[in-house]
Amino acid sequence: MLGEQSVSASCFAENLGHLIELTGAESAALEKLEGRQRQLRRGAILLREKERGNELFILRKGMMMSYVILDDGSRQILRFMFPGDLLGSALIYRDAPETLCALSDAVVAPFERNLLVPIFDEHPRLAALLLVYNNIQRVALTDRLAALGRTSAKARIAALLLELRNRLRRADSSVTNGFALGLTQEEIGDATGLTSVHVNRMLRQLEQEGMIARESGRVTLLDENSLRREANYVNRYEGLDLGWLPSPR
Amino acid sequence: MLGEQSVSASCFAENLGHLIELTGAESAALEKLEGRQRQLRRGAILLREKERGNELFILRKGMMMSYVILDDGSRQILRFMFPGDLLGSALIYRDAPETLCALSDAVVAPFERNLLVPIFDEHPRLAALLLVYNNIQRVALTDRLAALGRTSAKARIAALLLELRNRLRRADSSVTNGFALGLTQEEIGDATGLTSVHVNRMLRQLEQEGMIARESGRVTLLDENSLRREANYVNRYEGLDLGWLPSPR
DNA sequence: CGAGAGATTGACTAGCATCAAATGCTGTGG
DNA sequence: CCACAGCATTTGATGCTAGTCAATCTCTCG
Repeated sequence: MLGEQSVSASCFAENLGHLIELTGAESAALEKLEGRQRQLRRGAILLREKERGNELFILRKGMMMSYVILDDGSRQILRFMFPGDLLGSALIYRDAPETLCALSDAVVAPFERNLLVPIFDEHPRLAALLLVYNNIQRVALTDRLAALGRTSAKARIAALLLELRNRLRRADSSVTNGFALGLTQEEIGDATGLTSVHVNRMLRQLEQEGMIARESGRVTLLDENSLRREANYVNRYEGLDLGWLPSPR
Repeated sequence: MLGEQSVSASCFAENLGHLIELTGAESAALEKLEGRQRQLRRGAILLREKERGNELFILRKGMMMSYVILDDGSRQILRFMFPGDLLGSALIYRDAPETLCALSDAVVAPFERNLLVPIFDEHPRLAALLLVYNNIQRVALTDRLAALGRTSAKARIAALLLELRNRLRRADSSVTNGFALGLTQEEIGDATGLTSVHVNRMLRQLEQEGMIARESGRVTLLDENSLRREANYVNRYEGLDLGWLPSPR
């Protein structure tokens, strides 16, 4: 279903454009990052942990995730990524700290990290926006940290469902309360620090309590308020205040 | 003990200077952020969650933490902060997403966030360095996420001990394997998602296994390799590759 | 010396993991 | 079109890790 959308010249510009109105010159500068394209099949690994690489990627179509595998073989999913998201840590590390993997068929635009230099040199407001974008991610990570450290299995799953719906909607405004989550229960478990067995039981419980409905991979949020209360959830794309940004150049 | 160190004109410049050699102009630009100073007593709250505020802070002396309190009253500590660290999320949010609290007597330099504008406008390399600094934090958070989601209580505590020692040493190179951790067991628990009771048992176990020694608030890492193996720990201030940064201006 | 905070210890419980088996779903080849 | 393989989901039985509750001990500081 994601395959048929029209895709703009720069998904990243469109994403950042949700935060603040970009100038033509700024959009043009961002477009340069998406000159190349690469198709990925569902399950394909774009970059493996500890692999060298100084490319970054903009996700243009589909859904991806990043994860790490620990010594005992268990996996922790760190982030889910949607169209318009910037992927990769080549900005700072020689060797990738996390694996990037496609959850659906996907399209990414790879680019060398030194392509960012002209953005810092010529577009201070975009540079600031990159920092803002990173900070949103950082705060979203702290929310998940609090969820894993201090909330119940049910709360973590409720939070994940809310987060996924919001992120999907951000990338595609036609998304409603019902959506295909595109994750197995094992993946949900690896994101929330649970086993797939327990994920199953908690989903069932949420269903029995009337908070969600499910049918063949699709989930519908029936009672968003209860879910939010259950989950302690905050949408970190709201409540922003970017009044201080430098002027565009 | 932190009280007697000499403090340079800009702690933040000194911190970033560990990443890359700064020019005089760059250091001078950063010094402007630390014009004012404010003393904090141990336990003092600098900024409360959900409070409005468009100031950021540079920590100049002492140790601080950020945390959130969940609906059920439980606390999750998100980060520990040391001299030279930049605190606060006023960069992006109107209302603080986390509480900032002093763990020891401390000194901070508060500054208005729009003081960052000239840095973005005139010092592209510093702007890039801010992004790098943020990314290091983001990756460190993903490490903790993986620890909370997928590792045992003992491993989380081992990881915390290693992290604290490394961060302390970064701020003060005279720190060795023995150090005063300056945290109660309850605080260790709130950082690792455990109860103080269980923290106590795990510390004891690490001690019995000869990995650490303890006496009245001080900890000594006796067997760093075992700890690292136990903890799956990676020092995220190493392995950096900043070769792409814009030229200084 | 007394008060209060933190550390320690023991007994018991609960939430989630583990193990195992059954069921359902999808795509593929005959 | 069916049979089957392979994966995901579902369910039950049981175990273990870490939480809860509560008492005691220690240390510091007025």
